[in-house]
Amino acid sequence: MPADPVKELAASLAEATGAELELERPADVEHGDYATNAALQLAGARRRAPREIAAEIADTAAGLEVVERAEIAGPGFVNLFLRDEWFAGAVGGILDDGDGYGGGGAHERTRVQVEMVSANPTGPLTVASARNGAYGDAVARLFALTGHEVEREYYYNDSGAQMDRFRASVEAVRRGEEPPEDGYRGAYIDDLAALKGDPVPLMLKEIEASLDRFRIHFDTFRRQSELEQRLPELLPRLDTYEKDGALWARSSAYGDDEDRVLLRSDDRTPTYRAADVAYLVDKLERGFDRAIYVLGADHHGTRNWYAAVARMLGYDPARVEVLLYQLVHLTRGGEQTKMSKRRGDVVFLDEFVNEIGVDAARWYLVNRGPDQTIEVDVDLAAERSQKNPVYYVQYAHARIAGILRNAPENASNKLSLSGSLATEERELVKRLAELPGVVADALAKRGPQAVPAYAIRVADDFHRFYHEHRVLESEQEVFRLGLCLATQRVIATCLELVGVEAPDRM
RNA sequence: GCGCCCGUAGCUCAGUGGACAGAGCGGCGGACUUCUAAUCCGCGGGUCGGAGGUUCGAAUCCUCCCGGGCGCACCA
Repeated sequence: MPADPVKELAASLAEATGAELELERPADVEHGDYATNAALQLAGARRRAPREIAAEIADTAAGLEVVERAEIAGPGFVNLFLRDEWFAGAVGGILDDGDGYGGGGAHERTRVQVEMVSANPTGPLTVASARNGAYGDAVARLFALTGHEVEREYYYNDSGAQMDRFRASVEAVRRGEEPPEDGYRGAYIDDLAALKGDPVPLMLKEIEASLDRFRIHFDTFRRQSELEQRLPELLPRLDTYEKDGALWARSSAYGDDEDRVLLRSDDRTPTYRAADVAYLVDKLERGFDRAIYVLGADHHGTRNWYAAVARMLGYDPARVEVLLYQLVHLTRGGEQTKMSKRRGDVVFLDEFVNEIGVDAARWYLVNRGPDQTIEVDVDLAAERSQKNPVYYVQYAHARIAGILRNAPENASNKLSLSGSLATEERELVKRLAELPGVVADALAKRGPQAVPAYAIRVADDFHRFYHEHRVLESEQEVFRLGLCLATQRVIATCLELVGVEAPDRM
């Protein structure tokens, strides 16, 4: 079972106290290395004074080998001060875990599918799609780290009105004409016109190349035209009715906001919503315990639709999950740029990456919570790239690599101590010990922004330690080398989760 | 009108029940003969949109109000 030094400490305390208890790092060092508010929470249920319960917890804690002393504070907090041996043990545990550190323990392994990006191939990917991918991929990576089996899928519409307009636009240019009024235009249309054949697969190939460069890799692709084949078999299984010549799904009776049209009144062709039905069945039949849709906030109106379809067909709606993220606003020198594929002034993912690089781009796009609209000044992001926090974190990784290049090769996870640990060392260890909690929390909330925020804190603590203490040829060399290795591992894991490289030199 | 999201330092944002609210950028002032100064240290900066309520304790939970964004297609 992967290490979680803090949880282990909490568990040994809970065992003796007979109550669940959580440890947190107090903001003030005067309040110890860790503190618990368990007494305050238990007081009500047990009808006892908080400080009385706190005294019992403190007594138990003081009896633990790794606890130097325990104090009762304020209304009933218990503050723990730990011995150096605990810190050495924590670092050893992290090193024992290797790449798996942060994954936490005892999870049921499930099969998860994350469907993301799924932009229709009518043009290059925009920055909005990039956020979809950066967010979805970060969530996928969190699932993977915690021991789940994850597959990434891209779904696209290869038929229908939009695709017709797209194809017609390219054809028009090939004939030397202007694209139709409601068509697509721009340099990329001209480029596609210069090539032969159906522009849809050509465009899709370009999109794949952009995503590959953006470090997002799909396991599978699904096409709408293919899925629609199954509709004759599936539609009769739904709760439907005829109205105004169209076929409607009675989805409002299954938790959706409204009913949806499945077959159009004019020609009885299937709508996108109908294809959704086939696609959902396709996903669930493939045996995923959880099917995750990553959608832009402009699609929030259909958030309840997918679970409604699952219910209608007798599947457990808990297997279906919709993740929403707010839009991205790009500015250039303060001027808003419009994000429409129809005009020439869009900002594409490739342009974005050209200007600020993959590392900064991915960092920027997961750095904010999904509910927060992102505002990126492209000029500023490119210009200030050296001051971007992503480089601050990468630099810590590179600095450690530098130390390790010069270090003797006597790696052992049993870290002996010579003399007492300094404040910077203890703070850094406690920071590293937070990773399993950060990861678990980020996954539970589907909020990967916690990872880069934490990575900054790790880099912060490391840089401070580095500034104050020498590693090589110091009294504490053995412990400090272990601490450096553990720090490097934690930073590498955080960057990996965000999709950013961890360089050995900068 | 209805629904979802947001409102925290000059700017961009972390922070969903705990002890004096945080970071980056921007401003000012310091620190390199050392394992990388892309670093470190210090200073200044906030009625957490507003008003009530729940709680021992609220930026965080509930209600109302104000402001901004996005939806409310037989487009996807």
